[in-house]
Amino acid sequence: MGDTDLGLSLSFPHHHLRTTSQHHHPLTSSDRNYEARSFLRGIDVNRPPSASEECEDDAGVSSPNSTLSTISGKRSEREANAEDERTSSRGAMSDEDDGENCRKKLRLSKDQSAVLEESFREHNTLNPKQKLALAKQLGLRPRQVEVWFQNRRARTKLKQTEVDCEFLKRCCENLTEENRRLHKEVQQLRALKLSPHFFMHMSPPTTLTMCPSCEHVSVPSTAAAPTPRIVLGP
DNA sequence: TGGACTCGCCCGCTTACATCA
DNA sequence: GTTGATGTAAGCGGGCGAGTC
Repeated sequence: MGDTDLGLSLSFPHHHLRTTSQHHHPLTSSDRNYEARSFLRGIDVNRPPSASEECEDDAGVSSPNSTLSTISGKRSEREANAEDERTSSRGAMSDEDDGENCRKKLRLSKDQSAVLEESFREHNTLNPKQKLALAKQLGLRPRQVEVWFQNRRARTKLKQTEVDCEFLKRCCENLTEENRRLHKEVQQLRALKLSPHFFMHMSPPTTLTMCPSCEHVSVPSTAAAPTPRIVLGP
């Protein structure tokens, strides 16, 4: 893990805080700290979302009447999500999470993963309906299902890249070997050419002729077929 | 009809955390 | 118990297509 960017990214997204505070909640410094902590601490991926969360996550985000619509769409979506997260996080501050730790219980359960895997095998992208259904089935937020599919696609692509890379590596090795073999063959032919027995073992001149100047071997000019050439290059 | 804007989705990169050797 | 490697959930920025005005 690189530590070089730590100055830019602490344990919570600054952009969310900055933009949301600008556009929605003019928070004091301590307010922002509280928001930042609760934003991370309260998230429990295994906590089944409330019905309102399920709706808000997808449908509520892009309300055309929202003041967020004045911002870029992408940003408004994320900020709304973040706001949603913070709001629900505060509400979800349970006893077990009531500590200084944040982002606990990050892992999905085996059952959840299995269902997601099965769904991914059927189709590696989800339409909104499928996403909502899957989220409801698994007791996750739609955003979590979406993220899981994104990460899963990325893993698949990475694996495929590794496989392709291995294949190309083997191709390269084979070509190198073939190249070495051909070079060796050329050397043998050159040595044969220089030997006095070379012309004695040649076929009669009626089938093949070699131009003494350009070292091309060709069939007689009367033949209709294209002239095969053996070039003994440098 | 073309351009500006918004929205939703995706991808690539990155970080934080969990788990394991 | 500590540590480094690895896996993975999630955040962020940016690109792109579709819809709307």
